[in-house]
Amino acid sequence: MGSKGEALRQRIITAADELFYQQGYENTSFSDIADAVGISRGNFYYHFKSKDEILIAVIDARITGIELMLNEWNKKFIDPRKRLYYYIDMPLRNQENICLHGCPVGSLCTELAKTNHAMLDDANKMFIVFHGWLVIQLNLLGVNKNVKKIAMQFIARVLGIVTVANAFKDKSFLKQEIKQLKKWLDDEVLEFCHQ
Amino acid sequence: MGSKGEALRQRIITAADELFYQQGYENTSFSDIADAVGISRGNFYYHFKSKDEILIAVIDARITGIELMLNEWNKKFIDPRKRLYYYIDMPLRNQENICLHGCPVGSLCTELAKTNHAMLDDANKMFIVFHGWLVIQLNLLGVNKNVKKIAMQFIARVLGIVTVANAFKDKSFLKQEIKQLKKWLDDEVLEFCHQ
DNA sequence: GTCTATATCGAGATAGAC
DNA sequence: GTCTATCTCGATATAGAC
Repeated sequence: MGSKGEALRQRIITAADELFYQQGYENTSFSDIADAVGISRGNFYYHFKSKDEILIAVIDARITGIELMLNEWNKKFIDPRKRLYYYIDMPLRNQENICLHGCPVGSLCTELAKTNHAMLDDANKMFIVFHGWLVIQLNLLGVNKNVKKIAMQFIARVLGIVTVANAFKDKSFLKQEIKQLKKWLDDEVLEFCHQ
Repeated sequence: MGSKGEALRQRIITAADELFYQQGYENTSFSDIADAVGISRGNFYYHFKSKDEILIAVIDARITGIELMLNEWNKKFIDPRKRLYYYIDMPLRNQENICLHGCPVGSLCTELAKTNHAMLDDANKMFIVFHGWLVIQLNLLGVNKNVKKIAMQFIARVLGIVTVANAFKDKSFLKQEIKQLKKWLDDEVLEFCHQ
């Protein structure tokens, strides 16, 4: 539990997080992570007993990362409508990575579902965190019918757009469809909220 | 080029196709395929020089399979609107597999994008085939503005729904959102087509 | 805590008998 | 054409020196 070991543990998680996103979980080896951090493969096992264990740590880090990010957004924007715009624009802000590697949450869930990995139930909690936050923003805007359903539609629509943009590596499609989604939010979801 | 060898080649492709869908491409070994077909690993290499080569064959088979399927649909339904309904309902007809393994096209593209595989450009042709067919149906229904764009939105929305349903293994979400999508088709896309 | 060395396994791929 | 036997490599994981 020394501070040096803890710091290294964090560096391993950060490197693994990035590599899992860029290359996928199964496709990323201990060597890849060890090289990225600059340690030996053997040292790795002092901090994590298995590859699954680092996946757990990465998912955990991502969840708290998302929670921190959403708290920042809450501080940055008082208007819930602007928060929702900022959510929708997220893929545009990360458009390079989105086109190269897809959705960090969705692509991991897709991989874990494919390999029948037990951690799928923890991975999709990342979606749940976004969902809970979306529900709150919609409630604040006076949307009180089908809020949970609408929040899931948000997530599904963004994910669909991002996944297609990734498959075709098409930045312009991403831009165009995110714009369309904003229109949907204004015209369909928040039709009766003119605050 | 003997008929027996050709038949076995087809059986290998069929088995690989199914396993790639269920387990993913990288996660499926030659042993898996050989076991499924009931041949030895060595025999495998008489028919395919490498694992990539069978991926090519599988994608090729899937594309012609999709084309055949869409031709069947064209024969089965004269009304293009009913064809579009049938397209939208596809995930419901395959709901068990969808929840277990996701979208056969989308999940493969996501994996190939992640591993930077050269075959991604061929895999997303599966989407293109669907897209071309959707454009034709929309044209037949008198939609003449943004047809290509709308057809891609179709694909992206279905893919988003399917990917979320797969991540949560949630059949009821799938049903509910497909229903919603049908409403979107009627109210937004075909609003002015009352044939 | 971090390292090197090594065990073990399963993968893709090849050689050659039949 | 199909098989068995084998090669090679890279992966996860362990043992033990420092």
